[in-house]
Amino acid sequence: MPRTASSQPTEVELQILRTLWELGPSTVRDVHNRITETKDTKYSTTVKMLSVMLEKGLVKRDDCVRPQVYRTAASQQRTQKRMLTEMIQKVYDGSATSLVLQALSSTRASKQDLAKIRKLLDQLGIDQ
Amino acid sequence: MPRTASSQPTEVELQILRTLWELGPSTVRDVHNRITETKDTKYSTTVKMLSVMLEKGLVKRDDCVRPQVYRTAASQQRTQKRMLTEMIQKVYDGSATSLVLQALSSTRASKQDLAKIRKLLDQLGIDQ
DNA sequence: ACAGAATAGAGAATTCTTTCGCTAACTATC
DNA sequence: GATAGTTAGCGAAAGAATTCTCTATTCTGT
Repeated sequence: MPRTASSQPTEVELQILRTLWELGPSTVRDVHNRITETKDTKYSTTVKMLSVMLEKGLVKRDDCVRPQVYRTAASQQRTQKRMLTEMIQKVYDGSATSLVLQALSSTRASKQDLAKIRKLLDQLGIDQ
Repeated sequence: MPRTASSQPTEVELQILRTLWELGPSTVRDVHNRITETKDTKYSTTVKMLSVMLEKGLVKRDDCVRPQVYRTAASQQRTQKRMLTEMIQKVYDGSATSLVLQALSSTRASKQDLAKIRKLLDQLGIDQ
């Protein structure tokens, strides 16, 4: 039975994606070493998760090299954006603005960050 | 075995929380009617989910009235914020700003919304 | 080429989530 | 107070996600 990528990556899948974002294309060993910094799990579990993710199309694998090298199938940006969109739908009832307001008020953003946001805001204001 | 609230509400739990946010304190029947607008499920499933959520502390129940009335244990704001914080940690590596920038650039916010955000931005800028 | 180590994979066990069937308890109405 | 209808709850089944054990394959150093 072919596995299909459900809407969102699961908990462990996300942890692995994050690792790949951080390390770039990596061997199972690389990923596993990173994972076991925060939790205790067997090497073969990491192998299995990666193979499940491969089936789902979340990652790709280069079999030409040994050991095999895994990389994310979609960019970090693209995946983040998809997850964000789903959160906006499911948690904020489709209102990105509510999410932004809450995110802003619950964080201590630096002057630089605030400036960046203002700049984007200006751009958005123009072509409307 | 006492059930414990894992970090995030699950898919169905969130759906029920959303219903309670929308309807306010409700009977199982109310919740179930709302749920079955979008998916087909038995009444007893809704009962069960609510009882699981009660065990986890996600909802509270008023037994003094018949039928019993359920309501969320934490406010919508509080729950949203907790979920948002976790997303910022797990998906944006702790950078609320990245999340805000992506949310803004992927949405078509109205002039009013942009103004609201600008206003909050100004406030944040001041007391820093 | 061989032994020991690392890597890869398959399948089952485990845990968590979601669903349901069945029964008990309660409510209203006649 | 019998009865039909609704509500509440339990325990098991079904479905997903995650983990492991065990085996096969590949690599490395001698």
